[in-house]
Amino acid sequence: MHLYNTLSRTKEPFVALRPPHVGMYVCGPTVYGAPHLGHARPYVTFDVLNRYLRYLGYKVRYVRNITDVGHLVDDADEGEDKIARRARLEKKEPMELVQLYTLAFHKAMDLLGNQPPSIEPRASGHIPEQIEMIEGLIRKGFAYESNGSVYFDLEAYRLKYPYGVLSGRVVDELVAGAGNERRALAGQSEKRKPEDFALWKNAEPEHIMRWNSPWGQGFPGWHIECSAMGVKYLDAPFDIHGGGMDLLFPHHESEIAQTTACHNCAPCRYWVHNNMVTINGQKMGKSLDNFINLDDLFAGTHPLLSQAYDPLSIRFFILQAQYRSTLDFSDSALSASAKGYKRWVQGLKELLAYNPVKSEAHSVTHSHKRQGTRPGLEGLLNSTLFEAKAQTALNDDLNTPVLIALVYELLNEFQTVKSGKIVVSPADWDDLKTKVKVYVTDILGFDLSDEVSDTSLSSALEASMKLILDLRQQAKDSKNWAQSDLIRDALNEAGIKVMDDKEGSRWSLG
RNA sequence: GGUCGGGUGGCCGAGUGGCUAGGCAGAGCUCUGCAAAAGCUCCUACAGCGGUUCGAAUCCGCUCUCGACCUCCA
Repeated sequence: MHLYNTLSRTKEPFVALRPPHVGMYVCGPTVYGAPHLGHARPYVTFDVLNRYLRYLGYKVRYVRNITDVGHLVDDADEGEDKIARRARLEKKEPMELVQLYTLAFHKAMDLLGNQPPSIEPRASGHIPEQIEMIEGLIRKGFAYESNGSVYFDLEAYRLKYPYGVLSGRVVDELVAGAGNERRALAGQSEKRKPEDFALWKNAEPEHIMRWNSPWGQGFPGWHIECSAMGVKYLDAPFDIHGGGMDLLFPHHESEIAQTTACHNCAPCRYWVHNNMVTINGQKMGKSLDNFINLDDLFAGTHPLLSQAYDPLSIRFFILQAQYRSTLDFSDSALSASAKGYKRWVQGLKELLAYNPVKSEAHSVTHSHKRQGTRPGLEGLLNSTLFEAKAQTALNDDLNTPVLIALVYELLNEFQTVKSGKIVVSPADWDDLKTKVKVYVTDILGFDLSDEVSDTSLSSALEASMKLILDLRQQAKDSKNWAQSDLIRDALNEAGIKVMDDKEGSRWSLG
């Protein structure tokens, strides 16, 4: 498998450092607000990567943090903690807020079809580890205390290690900061150099979230949690570090500096970054008034949306683009994709439900021109070929859109089977079904089981629907169209669609 | 201003030197009491201008243009 490594800016063959184990760390959400569209893309992406690595036989430890402390807000807030700020506004305990949004996040992730990570460490639960790491950095001369805060000494670091390799940043230019006005950061006067970043922040008296430390009461800086927790659970260097492209600088650059300075080795081997989502071509941002929460997306309660979107159709939409391209969300793009998704899933369900007729010996092959060609199906219906192509797609930097397109093509070829033009043997068909299920459900994470999960309810519904449709059929047989249309319309209003075809009537929910 | 990444058919979105991805929309057709669904067929594009090459969406140069980041962010 090849993965694009931001560090080298090329696709590199993936080689695990300690096979069969793979350590993957992905920057998790800051739980100070409702989960939004920006959360959907990275976590769907890395969920598929996690699933695929497992499929390839790796034992993956997937660590994704919950940030519930310490992110500084901008100068207007004088270094006040984001979570503390929201807590005051909503008059809740900070941890109450954290709990609320953590649960909302988990629920959204579940709806999107994401498997939970192996470990989901909280920053607030790892204060001692962070303090320990900061102490180590001070001991080694890469950090200094100032006025109850601790800052990373970038100058000292740069004397020994290169800085800015990941993001392509040059420190002197950062400081010069040509062009736009630079934001005045809190505590700038305490720093030796403006480019130094906070490892620990002294808490003002009104700051709610605070912990004891060797430097007085305070809270950890933004970047240190990922370094401390990543090393704790995965050991540096681990295999993969993922996150959104927006985290490249300064967050990941700082992580590299911290871990390298502390442990004298890079945090990880591969840096994998997903690109951003845009809304109607524009960056999504709270200030731009185009922020879409996942709840609103799933319920259709957002002014920019014309309808509710099935969470898995959002997953489909996300996976229809390669993770390194920007992905533009618009109502029209979503509804186009949702339609395609519906057909895709329906076709797959039919494929999985299809049972080839057991027939004579020659059923396996069809129209092989030459004698001696190996038996088997042509095209994607041949499970070996399907798998080879599917794997090629994913091996190429997780090219999920190509895999999805491949399945569409397979469904197209399935038509020739349905129509009887090609006869398949039950054994071949079982092979194909197994492979398709692996790629579509195990790896891509879609659900091809039937919607109604409650079995007693399901069978009751099944039976009553059969009765109703039988009655309607009787009406149809006696050409009582008024009666049959009445039944269909009434069912339609109840949310049940009825479709007639040659074999009779079919129905589906929604 | 700096760094990085893009511009592909009506829309979304793959594709890194030759072999028309795929989806949605649109058109025609099949099926059909009507409808819906499904299926079949059609729609052959790569920002512009140069260059390299037998051959360029793909490589090189320039121009135009969009976006991300530059200490809140997924």
